[in-house]
Amino acid sequence: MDQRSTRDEPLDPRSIKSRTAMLEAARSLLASEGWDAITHARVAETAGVGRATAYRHWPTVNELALEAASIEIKSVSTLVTGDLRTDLLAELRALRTALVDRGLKHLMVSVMERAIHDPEFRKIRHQLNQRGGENLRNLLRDAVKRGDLQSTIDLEEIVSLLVGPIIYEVVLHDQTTSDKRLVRLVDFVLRGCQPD
Amino acid sequence: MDQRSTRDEPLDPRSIKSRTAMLEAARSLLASEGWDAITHARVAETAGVGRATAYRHWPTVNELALEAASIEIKSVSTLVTGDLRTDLLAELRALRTALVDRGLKHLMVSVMERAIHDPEFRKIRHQLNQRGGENLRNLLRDAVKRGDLQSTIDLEEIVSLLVGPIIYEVVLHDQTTSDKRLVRLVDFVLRGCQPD
DNA sequence: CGTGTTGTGAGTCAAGATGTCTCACAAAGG
DNA sequence: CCTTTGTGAGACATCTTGACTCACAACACG
Repeated sequence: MDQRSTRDEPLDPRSIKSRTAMLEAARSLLASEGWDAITHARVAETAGVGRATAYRHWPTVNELALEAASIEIKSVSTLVTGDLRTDLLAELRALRTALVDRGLKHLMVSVMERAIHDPEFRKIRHQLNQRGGENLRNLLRDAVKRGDLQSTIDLEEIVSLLVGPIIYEVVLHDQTTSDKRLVRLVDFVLRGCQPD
Repeated sequence: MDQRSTRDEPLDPRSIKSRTAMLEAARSLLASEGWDAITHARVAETAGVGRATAYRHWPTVNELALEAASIEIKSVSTLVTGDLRTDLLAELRALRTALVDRGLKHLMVSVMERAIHDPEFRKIRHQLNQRGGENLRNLLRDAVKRGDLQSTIDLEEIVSLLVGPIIYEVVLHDQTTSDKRLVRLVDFVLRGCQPD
């Protein structure tokens, strides 16, 4: 999204090296132990750099935490067949995989918690929402254009109907949301969108 | 759920007084500033008690945090009319109100975050889920008995379809989920449950 | 009402965490 | 080659954490 060259310019290879090492360490710590593990000392130790170096790059822990949580989530572009049901299903599968298999669930919940009290983290949460539902929104918009979907229904609400239950089951119930469940979910929503 | 008299017996009024004062302080701090504010020092200071007293009641911060998060959520029993649509709507309104107006949203997200790494908090999360969806499950079960709802559909999935989107919108998008939206949600789900 | 018990507040204390600073050094770039 | 710059190691003052003591007042009980 943003190239890290507008404000600070860490063109020195040494700076880049220690910086990336610390960020990687911070993300690992965040995923495995949560926010409490994000301290200058722990991160520096884990990254194998000096403690003072961590302070140089991020004067406060919050700045460090913020940057550690700012992960560029690559929206795995599932191949679009044109059949809405198939494409939605593929997209939801990708979402589930990202949440469960990769640590996105942990990250999301962590960011959610910080977002309650920190406006900066609200921005990150917003980006996660935006990126996470991007493909889904595109699919639905194209389907409306094609006429496969009623245009009277707000797309954001359909996204909510599809994503909401998955988030709910994965995050609040530690369920994996089986493949059959995903199929039922998609069919249910598509059925509800059908004109009578 | 459990009467706090099985293990420890703080029958001394002084003990009860300082204990409740600290728990109230801890909950207030948790809601307003998050987990970082939950320390023996801050809680004791806020409650107006000595720092050592906090250590006496809860040797570790985690025990304190755990008890502070263990709120007995009173499921506001909405009056049941017998009409499924009306009753579901009332129930979802109550859920939304609890999440948004009262601090349940904050508490829930805080507990979710801790639950990732702490099994004790997973129990609390489970209780929140259980209690939060209790009325809803009862409504659906009765509707199936009455024949107002197809019995082939898993009730837990319907709960997920109803609650998921609300959680998603409230927690991840800071939306309030308008009343119209709730109506559309209920109608959508009921429509999807109709036999063809 | 008196008396022993018990939780408390204030304070002390050691150990550890936190943030700042200095300095020798080596990698970077001219 | 030589200056600049980020680094690691360490010193340092300060704050936090958890354990401890002790005088005191509220409590339970006779």
